[in-house]
Amino acid sequence: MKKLVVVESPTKARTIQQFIGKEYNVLSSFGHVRDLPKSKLGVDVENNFEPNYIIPTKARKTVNILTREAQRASATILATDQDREGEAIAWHLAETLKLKNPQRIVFHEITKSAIEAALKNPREIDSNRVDAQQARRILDRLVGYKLSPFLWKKVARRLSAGRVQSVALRLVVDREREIEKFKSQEYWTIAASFLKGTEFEALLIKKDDKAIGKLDIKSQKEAAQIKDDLEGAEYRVAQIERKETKRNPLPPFTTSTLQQTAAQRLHFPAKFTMSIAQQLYETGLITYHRTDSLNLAASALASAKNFITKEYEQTYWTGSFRQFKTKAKGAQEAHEAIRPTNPNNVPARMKLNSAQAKLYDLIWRRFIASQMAQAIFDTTSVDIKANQYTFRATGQMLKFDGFLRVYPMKFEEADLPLLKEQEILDLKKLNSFQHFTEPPPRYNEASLIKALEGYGIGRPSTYAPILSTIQERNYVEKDDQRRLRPTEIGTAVSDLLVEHFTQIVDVGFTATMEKDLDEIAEGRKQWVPMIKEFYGPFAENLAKKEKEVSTQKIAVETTDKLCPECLASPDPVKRDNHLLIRFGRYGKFYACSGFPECKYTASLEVDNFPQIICPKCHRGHIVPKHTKRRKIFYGCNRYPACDFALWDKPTTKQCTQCNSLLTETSRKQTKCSNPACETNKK
DNA sequence: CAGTGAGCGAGCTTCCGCTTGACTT
Repeated sequence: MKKLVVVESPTKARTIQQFIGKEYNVLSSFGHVRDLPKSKLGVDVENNFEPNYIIPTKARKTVNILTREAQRASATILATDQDREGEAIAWHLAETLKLKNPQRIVFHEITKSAIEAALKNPREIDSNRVDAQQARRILDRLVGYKLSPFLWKKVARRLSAGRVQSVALRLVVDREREIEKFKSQEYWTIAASFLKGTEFEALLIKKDDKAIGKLDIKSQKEAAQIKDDLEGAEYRVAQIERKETKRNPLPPFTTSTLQQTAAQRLHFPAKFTMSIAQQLYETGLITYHRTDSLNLAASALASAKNFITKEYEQTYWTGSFRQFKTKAKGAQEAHEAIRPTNPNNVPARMKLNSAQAKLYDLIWRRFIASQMAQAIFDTTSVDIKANQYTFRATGQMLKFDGFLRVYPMKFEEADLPLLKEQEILDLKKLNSFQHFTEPPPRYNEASLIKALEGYGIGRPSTYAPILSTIQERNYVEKDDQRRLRPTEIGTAVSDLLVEHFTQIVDVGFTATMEKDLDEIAEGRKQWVPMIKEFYGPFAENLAKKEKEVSTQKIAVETTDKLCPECLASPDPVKRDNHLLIRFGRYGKFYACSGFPECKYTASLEVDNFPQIICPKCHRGHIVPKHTKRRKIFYGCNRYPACDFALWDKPTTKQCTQCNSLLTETSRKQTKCSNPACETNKK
């Protein structure tokens, strides 16, 4: 009889099977096998929050196989991840498979020796950790399944709220407000350029030995005054400082930093990065891709050393193995950092498609670089005095590339001529430059993930889905630079939550929860009182707000526009029907006051978009819209009455050949909107 | 290439965190 070993991922199961051979049957649970029901709350709030766990239909097949194999096995060993969720999966497996004496093991790296050692040291399931996970699950369910229906009642159907997504939304909305109220400030900088062999520049940094702040020179007048003060001045080298500066390589990737870097360097959305990483993981090229850990297996460090010293010179190796510490809040470190499984799998020699090759190249380089020597720069700083002012010129030259040879990063190189202290310099020109302070930028996927991770909100497996959720709900959309902008409905939902459920959308809420969960995991706290303490005031507040908050579904505005449909009606009463501005899931829209008899609707006018009469119905005009997949297109505002639509952006001009609308393609080329037009042939 | 609202009150929407499906072109 064989022993059954259960892990979470099928790829991991295959690898482990190879290590431990025929006495064992290694299978996968494919993640969680039980959960709260999707169709109802599934938590008995009257009865100590008793959860009602079910086996989702998707997990049924897996559970059947595992049950059968467990019965055939001499023992069942639960080898799921060592974190909170992994412990809970082990417990759910033990319950679902009705295991008599389940053995629980954990290992921190997938090597033969680590697994063999773990198999010799089985323990029992840690019920405190399981309780901590249950508390997390139940709290999230209570928040999500109580707040979402509140939004359906007060704002619009199918909306959602939750501990994680609502904070993500709030960050985007808050940032937009910051940008809106930002007042740009004017400031000036002054630079002197000198000629000595080559030309070099020095920036004004001090007046009377006091540092000049970024915004201290506020106007052209002040800049001109300084230039006047310096009229005919002597520029003398006061001080020269030369030193070596060193730059460390970055740590290997975690899920979050991989998503951020792939977004910055490859323009991959987080979801796409994860699907490519999944493929690389399944082909065995990289370690597990959902991780918050920076740990590197000893064997990986050794093979990186071998590779680096063989492929480059000895000096390119860091000299001693370099390990990194995780800074992320709430990291659970069930896995290693993301790295190539074998450094000798050099990216160029792998047979991969374009996206896989790009992502693998990034992961490989980042890991190899993490074990390489620091880069060394020769830096020079020269202070130049003129009257009461001090200028500074800085030079930086790369002396030794070190890790930059494998993982290039941006740096400025500027050479300074050889100068001596007390030397008098030839001023070539004194320039002043006008600048304006800029508002903080909108978040993009990468920076929002970074912010959430910083607050300890969300997990490696959920960063990409969070981004998808807030876009699918129509809460945020991407602007033309792929930056996140809140929609009207997103802003309304966020404002409502911030005003009435302040605690939930506070960025510190998750951190407080995690602290409680840690205490539960350590056995210093019970999970039921913790949930009770949260839910009591939450439910009370919710009941109060049900009465207090007025619905936003009612028309937000009346207009003096008459309904064009009713205007054509024979009934004179109907001809008086006006258009109202209503607020739905997709934002504001025009609707007839005669609803439901008249179902006329139209989109609102869009600011900064030219008035173009619809060429099909000649009554509506063209407005930008987007598909379910958030691709922008241009359609008649009277949709669904008129279904005219274009992919390309229409212009106010007409085609000289056929009089159809001229459009501008995404590559800024002019094109006729009539596909049959002569100008589109050839 | 895409859809909202009201009220009648069927049945349904919704959370976060684990993990990859493969009935069909």
